[in-house]
Parts: sequence; C-alpha cells; structure tokens
Amino acid sequence: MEISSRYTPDTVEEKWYAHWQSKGYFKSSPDDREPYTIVIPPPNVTGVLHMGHMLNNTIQDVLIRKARMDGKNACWVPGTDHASIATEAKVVRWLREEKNLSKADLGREDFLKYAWQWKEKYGGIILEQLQKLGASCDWDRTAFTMDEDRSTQVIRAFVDLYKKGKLYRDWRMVNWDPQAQTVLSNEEVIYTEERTNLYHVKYQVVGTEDFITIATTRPETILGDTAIAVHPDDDRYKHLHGTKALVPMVDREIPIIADTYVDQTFGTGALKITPAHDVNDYAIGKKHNLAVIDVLTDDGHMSEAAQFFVGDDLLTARKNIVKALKEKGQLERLEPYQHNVGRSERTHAVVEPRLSLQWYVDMKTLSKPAMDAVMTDEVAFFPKNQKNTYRHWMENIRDWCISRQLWWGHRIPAYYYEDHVFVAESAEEALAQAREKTAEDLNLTDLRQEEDVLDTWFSSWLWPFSVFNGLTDNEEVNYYYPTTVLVTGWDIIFLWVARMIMSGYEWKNERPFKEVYFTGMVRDQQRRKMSKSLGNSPDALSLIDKFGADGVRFGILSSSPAGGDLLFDEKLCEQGRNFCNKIWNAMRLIKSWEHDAQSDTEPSAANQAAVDWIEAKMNALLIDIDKDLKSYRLSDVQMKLYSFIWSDFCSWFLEMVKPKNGNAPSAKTYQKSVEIFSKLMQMLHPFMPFITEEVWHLLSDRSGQDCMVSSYPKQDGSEIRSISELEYLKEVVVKVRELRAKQGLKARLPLPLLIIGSTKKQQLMQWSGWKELLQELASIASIELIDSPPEGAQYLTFVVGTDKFYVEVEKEIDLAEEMEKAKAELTYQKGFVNSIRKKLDNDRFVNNAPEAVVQKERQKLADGEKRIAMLEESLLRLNSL
RNA sequence: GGGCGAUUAGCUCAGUUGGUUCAGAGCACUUGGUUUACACCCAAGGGGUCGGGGGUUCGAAUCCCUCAUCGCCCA
Repeated sequence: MEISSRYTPDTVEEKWYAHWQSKGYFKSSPDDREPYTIVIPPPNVTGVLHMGHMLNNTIQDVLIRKARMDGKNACWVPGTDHASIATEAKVVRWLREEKNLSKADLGREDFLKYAWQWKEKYGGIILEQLQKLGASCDWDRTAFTMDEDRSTQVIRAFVDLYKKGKLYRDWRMVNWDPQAQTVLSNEEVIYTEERTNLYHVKYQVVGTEDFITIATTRPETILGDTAIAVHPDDDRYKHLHGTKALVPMVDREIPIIADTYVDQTFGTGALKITPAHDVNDYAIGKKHNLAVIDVLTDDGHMSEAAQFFVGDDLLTARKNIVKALKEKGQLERLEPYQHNVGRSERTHAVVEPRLSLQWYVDMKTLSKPAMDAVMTDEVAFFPKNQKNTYRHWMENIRDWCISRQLWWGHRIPAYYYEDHVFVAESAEEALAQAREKTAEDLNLTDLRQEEDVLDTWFSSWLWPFSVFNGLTDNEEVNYYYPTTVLVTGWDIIFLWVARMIMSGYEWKNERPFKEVYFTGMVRDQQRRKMSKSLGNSPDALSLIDKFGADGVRFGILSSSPAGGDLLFDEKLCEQGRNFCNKIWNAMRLIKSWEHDAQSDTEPSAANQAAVDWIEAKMNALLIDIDKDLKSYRLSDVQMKLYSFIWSDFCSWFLEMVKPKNGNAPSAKTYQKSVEIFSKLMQMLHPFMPFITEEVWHLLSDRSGQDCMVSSYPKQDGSEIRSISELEYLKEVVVKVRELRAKQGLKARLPLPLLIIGSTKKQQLMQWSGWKELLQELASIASIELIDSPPEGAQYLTFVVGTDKFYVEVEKEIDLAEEMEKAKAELTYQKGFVNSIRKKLDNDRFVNNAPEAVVQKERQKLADGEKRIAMLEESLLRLNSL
C-alpha cells in the first residue's frame, strides 16, 4: 500500500471524531471510579471561536483526555451562556435590519420569541467549532444558562437569597449604558484614558457683577447643576461662602457651598455640583441637601428637565452649549485634557452615572468563606500570584448590582402590589403571599412582575453545580461536585471565578473546584489583546484548515505558560503541522520494515543497545511529564514530547535501528519499535488526539482498541538503566560529523578512527553494540585501539570528556589552523581550571558547601587538568610535524 | 493614588530548592547536504556582561535594596 509522504489532517480528523462519538467515549455517568470533572467556561451564544477559546479549550481537552487515559471517570460539561446585553443588542440589530422591527413594535413576548429563534439558529456555532478542535466534551450534557433546568435554579437561587436577607432593592448611583439602555455592574465598565477638553465656564454671582469660574469636562450637564462647591480654606473664594450663583442659560439660582471634598489645585478650585450625573456630586448633594435634576433620558439624550437642547444627543448637546456659552461670553477658556472615561464592556458606549432603583446582592457575608478558601489554597490558584489580585478585590468588595433593564435573560421573580414586594418562584406563590399580607382578595392581574432581568453572571456563578441540577441533592451533583479544575482567563477572575466560589459555599457548602488554572491572554504581534472588534484574531476554522486541528492545538499551546500573555504567531501552528508530518513519516518508515521483518532472528547487539537506551530515556520522560502535569506545565510537557519524538526517537533511535543496505530488520526490533512508537502516541494523545489515533491504528492491528481510551503509559517498575553509554556515543558521533563539516569531507566518506587505549576505553569497546553503532552513525571505516599518538600528518583529533580520538583523513591538514584551535582551547581550559582551583582553595567553600558539590568541583578540576595535559601533548605533536 | 508583575540570544519565552562546562529551548540566521521516512527534511554552526547599580553568601539569572523602562489590575 502506497502511503502519501504528507500527512493530510482533514479526512483523518473527521473520521476519528465521528468514531469516538459513535463509540460514546465522551460520555460520562456516575460510577465507582474517581471522577474528574471540568465545566466549560460557557462561551456566549453570540460568539464564534477565537484564539482565547482555542487556548482555553485545548487545555481543558488535554486535561480531560489525560484523566480519561489515567482511568478516571472524565466528564467535561459543555454549554453556552445567554449574554443578556450582547445578545439582546444583536437581536435588536437583526430585527431592524432583516425585518424592520423594533422592540417597541413587538412587545416583550414577541421580542423574546424572535430572540429564541435567533439563538436556535446561531447559538450553537461555537460548540460545533469546538468539535473541529477535537474537544471531547460530553455533548449530551450541553447546557444553556437559559434552558429550563438552569432557569429554575437561577430563580430559586434568587428567591433563596432574598429569604435569607442577602438581596435588597435600593436607589443608588449606577453605571448606565445609554446604548443598551441598562445598568451595568462595576465590573462591566472599562476605564481608559481619553482626550477631551476641560471647559472653564463663568457663573455670575447673584446680586453682583462678579463671576465664579468652574472647570468641567462635561459642559452639557451644567443645565443640571444645583450647587457650586469650594474648599472652605480656599482664600480665593472665602468671600463667596453663603452666596448664590446663576446657572448659565437656565438662570437657576444655586448656592455656593464650602466642602473639604473639593481639590483646590484642580481646575479653578471651584467645582460645579450635578448630583444626578456624578457619583461624588451625588454624595455631596446628599450631604448638603441639594436638588437632583436629571437632564438626560434613558437613551442618552437631553431631557425636558434640561430646558435647552432637548432631544440632542450628548455630543451634539455639548457642541451646542459650548457654542452658546461662547456667544454669551461665559466660556472663559478651554484646555486640552486627558482623563479616564468609562465605557460599556459590551457596547462601548460612554457610561453615565445615574440614580436609579436596582436590585443588589449583599456581598459581605458571601465573600468571607470564598476569601478564606483561596487564601488557604482549598481552592488552589495556578499561577499562585493571582491570589493577591483576588484578595485585594475581595477586601474591597462592593455590593453587586444584578438587575438589568433588558428582556433577554431571567426575569426577576419579584412581584409588586402597591408598596409591597413579593419574591417567589412563581406568580401563584407571590399571589398567595400577597393575599396573606394584604388580606385582600387579589388576582394575578393585580400583581406587576419586575420588568428587569438578572445579570448574566447571576446565572453563570451557579454553573459548576447548576449543570448537574445541583440546587437539589441528586446522584449527579453528589458524584461530580466539587469539580476538579476550572480553566479560564484571569480577566474574569472577579466577574466569574470569585462569584462561583461564593455561590459554591453559599449553596453547596463546598468549593466549586479544587484548582483554578488561569491562562494567559492571547495577544497579537503588537501585544494587543485579540478581539472581534479589532479584527486581529485569526479565524479559527481557517487556521484548522491550513494546519490541521492537531497543528493548531500544538501552536496555541506551545507558548502558553500559565498566567502570562502569549503572543500568537501562525508560525507556531506551522511548527505543529510540521511535527505531524514528522510523526507521519516515522510511521511510514517503520511500516516499510513490516514486510521484511524476519520472524525469528534475534536483534543485533547494536539494535538491542538502541532499544535499551530509548526505553530508559522514555521512562525518565514519563516521570518528568508526570511532575509537570501536576503543576499544569502543559506547554513544557508538549515541548518535551516534541523534542523526544523528533530528536531522540526519530533522529537517533530510528537511525540506529534502521536496516542497512537492504538488510531486513529483526522481528523483535521491529516489534519493539512499534511498541515504543505506540507508547509515544499514547503520551502525545491528549495534546494531538487525531494524528496519534491514526498512527496508533496504522502501526499495528489494535482489534478495536482505540488510543483515546487506552491506558496512559506508566514508567515500568524496572530500574532505570544507565543511558550514559549511548549519550557518550552520541557525543563522539557529533564530534566526528562536526570534524567532517569543518574539513569539507563528504558525510558518508568512511574514516578510520583511532582511540588511545586505556582501561575506560577498553570498556567502551566492549559495550555491547557500541562499535557497530558508532561505525554506522558516524560512517567510521574502522576502529582501532592504540597505545600512543599516531605518527604522521594525516590525523585530526577531538576530545570527548577526557578521552582523545584521532581520525585519519586523506587530506592536507592546515597545521597552523589546528594549532590555533588547540591554543585557544588551552587558554579556555586553563581559565576554567584556575577558577575551580580558587574555589577549592577557599576554606569557607570546602567547609560550607555540601560534600556532593565539593566532590563535583574536585572531579571538574581533575577532568580539566587531564584535558590540559592532552592539549599540551597535541601541541607538541603538531609542532613536531 | 493603591496593588501586582515583568526586563535572559535578532524574536517569543523556559530556567522548579541559590550549587556540574549553567547561561537553555523553539523560531529566525549561516554553512554543507536528495544516504528512498520526511525539503513540512537531514547534518553542523554562530549568537547573550541574564535591564543598571549596590548588598547578602564560599557561591547569585535565582534572595534583598535601589534606580530605569514597560505591562496589567483596582480606585
């Protein structure tokens, strides 16, 4: 059978994914094995796969596949969240563009019908993309934050918190997104430095011809001013305390008040106070009993209360008022200014501070156990330094605003009747409560349900148990919860991770996960965060088309140590693809031996030596990998497998056992090669599932046993055999090749090798298979032990360790050059020996350092001296020629 | 303003408990190469005062102080 010399991922990937699914390998149900549970950080339904998801989910898949091969009951629960704001915005746009309909035209019920339609159509895209990546989720468990089971639990959790007195409704200054027309939590507002102007505006002091000048970045809110504040100690304004000023345009009389809050050095030292539109002003207004005049509408236009520019949007209003002030001579000047502007994480609209009535979660009692859990590592963070960030936030935690003025989401189960609020899981229950409370004969129509929905994170924070219907006890949640590990980006540590830990203790009285692995943020070559709006995220599916899923997984994982940023570069995926091809061709090579393998010949000594060496090395690798996996050093593990397979296995082992001159390999060597290669495929499987499965099957008839569900190789119990013999051999080979390269000698030109005899080297010669391997790998014509340096000018020398080798070449040797090299080397060695002597002459070193360290230094010294002797001898010899 | 972190080869980054000739990997680069597994390849090579300065130590890329530059989170 002819096998292509190129690995072709697409057909292979499709075939195996379908096969795994048909076999039900991804499925999990409780049994007596140890569970290994991961819940996916639900991507939102509006999303398509981006690099962050790819990284995140590749890591989860690696962990879950490894756990499965380790014999654990691996369960990876997939799903999506409903993303209130983002989805509602998308649906609104879709309705406008496709059907020319608005929310107002439709009303709540019909709008939601369309929203569900939209969700059914587009909401599953991201999960299908995950399958292309090879994700081994238990798809039967796919959950959605707004499906029936999850919704029931969200509502129940709300009611439960309310009953416990951990929820309340209050007037507060909130962050208002005028585009989405909803309130946002503090965590959803992104502050960035923006360039604006500081406007200096003159207000006339009542009853005088004097003016007081304030500085503001938001002249349009002047119309809502209800005071001017100055610092009580500010000499410039002391004479004005207790007087009044006139608000420009509207000519409203407002008091000039003294308050220590004012920063005398900022602007003019006089501050306009607009309680309706600034958090600090609101606080001052409360203190001084000032009126609150809201000059903005819900959608960010000037309201009737502004009197002027009614209906203008903010920017137009700003332009217009500045123009008007200028005309009236009240705009003193304008200076360019940079300050922090808050924008909505979702819509990027400038967020308005606004007074409104909202629902809040009281975070004080909830945060305590969550804080302790992380500080004591009951919930362990990787990397550890995220603990600091977490602690800082938890110590300064503020109550969580959970109502959103949207329709897409879980409608808050609060029912109003006159001044009463009834919170219940159903309208009927609320009605019963209302009847009891009021003793009136009320109907459902008398109650008015809260219009607002809950913040999406209010459903996400239940995710680790809500996917198992965990608000009520059941077999599933008892088995799978707490989950094993959460894999997510550190950017949502507050939005999500912290809150999940809180909800875990609140409702399950236990941590939601044992460990949290924070991934880095994927950035582009210019260090920009990859995002849809910047358009700098490569398209996941076309990457997979180009490099194969395994190649992409390799690429995304290969430079992603925990925590830090990672700069994504397609080159890494290319490296992954090349790696696949390397594996593929190693398979082809071994396959080509299959038909020649004679059934009963014993392996040659050389082959046996090679097999012993690679098995010993593989054992060491397994131990190493095991250690790295425990601390989530996944990219290290992948890199170690990469270099083991490419370098140790392909470049050395396969070259050692490769049949020579058409000779057939021994059956045993062939079998061993297949066995070792198969093990490597198992070890690599969690990282690159498709090619490993394919090669695993092509290497040998597995009679139905798949790589994916095989047992992960374990280090075998036998002692780890010495690998130093072969490592020494490799050094000699490299030295000979180097010498060839430098002398311009053909790679396959056979060269005689002379070794000065010594006990050690006689041992060398006796190492089984050593001589044959050396001859083959370095193209050595003959190996001869000699007693003293050979005479004649046709010999070149090199040193390995403290052993000296001579190679006979048929070529004029450049004696001067050889001497130069020897002299340079001698200088280096002398320096080296001197530094070690210094160390050993230092009593404090000899007395304080551990014996083993001192011993090593002594060995180094002895070796160095031996090498110096050899070099001097070489120089003598060269001189005599 | 408060906090966290980073600075190691041209680029991206490892370097775990301070201790071998420990300064490393991948990519990039240079030289040579078609020996039928692989040019998506093979062989070999060059390249760094570990951001600057100071300190602790027998010994520092690693621990401490300080300065510089950069990034992030929170207010």
